[in-house]
Amino acid sequence: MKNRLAEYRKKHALSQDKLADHLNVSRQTIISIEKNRYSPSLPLAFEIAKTFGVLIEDIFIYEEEEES
Amino acid sequence: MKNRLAEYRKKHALSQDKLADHLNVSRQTIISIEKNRYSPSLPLAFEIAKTFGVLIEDIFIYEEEEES
DNA sequence: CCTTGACGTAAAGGAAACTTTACAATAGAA
DNA sequence: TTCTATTGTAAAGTTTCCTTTACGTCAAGG
Repeated sequence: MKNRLAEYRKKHALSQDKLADHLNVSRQTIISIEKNRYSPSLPLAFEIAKTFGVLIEDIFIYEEEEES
Repeated sequence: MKNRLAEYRKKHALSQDKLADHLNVSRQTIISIEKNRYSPSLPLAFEIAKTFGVLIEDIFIYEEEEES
C-alpha cells in the first residue's frame, strides 16, 4: 500500500500537526501513515479523503502485499 | 459507517464462507463486517472492492460517527 | 426423520492501529 | 545566537480488528 498523504497535505499547505488536529488523531498517526508504517483504519481513510475532496483511491494506492 | 457487503456478496452468489476464503480472512470477519460490528482495515476494504469490481465508496458508506 | 449448508452468537487470544509522552534535529526568522 | 515551527524517533499502553474454537438455529433434500 502506497500513499500520497504527504503530497496532498503539502498541496493544501498543512503541517502534520494541523492535519492531525483537523482529523482528530495524533501527530504520530499522521507520521506513521506518511512513513508507511501502517495503513489507516477505513474511517480515518474516509476522513482523509474528505479533507482533500478526493476519493480514498486517489490517496491510497493498493498493491498486493507479501504475507509474513 | 454503513456497508452493502451482504448485498454485493449475494449479488455475486457467494456464501460468507466462500467470500472469506477468497479474501483470506475468517468467516467471523465477514459476519462482523456485514453486521456492522466493526469496519474492515483499509487493505481488506480494497480487497473487497476489488472482488466486486467497484470502488470502496460503493460498498462502504461513510457517515460521521458519534464518539464514545 | 437425519444430514448438510448457510448464517448466527460468544469468548479468549493475537496482531494492527492509535495514543501519549519525551526527546532530537533541522531550518528560518527575530 | 536564540526562538519557534516542523519533522522525526522511540517506547509503553489502549483500542480496534481479526482469528480460532465451539456451539445454536433454521431451511432444504435425502
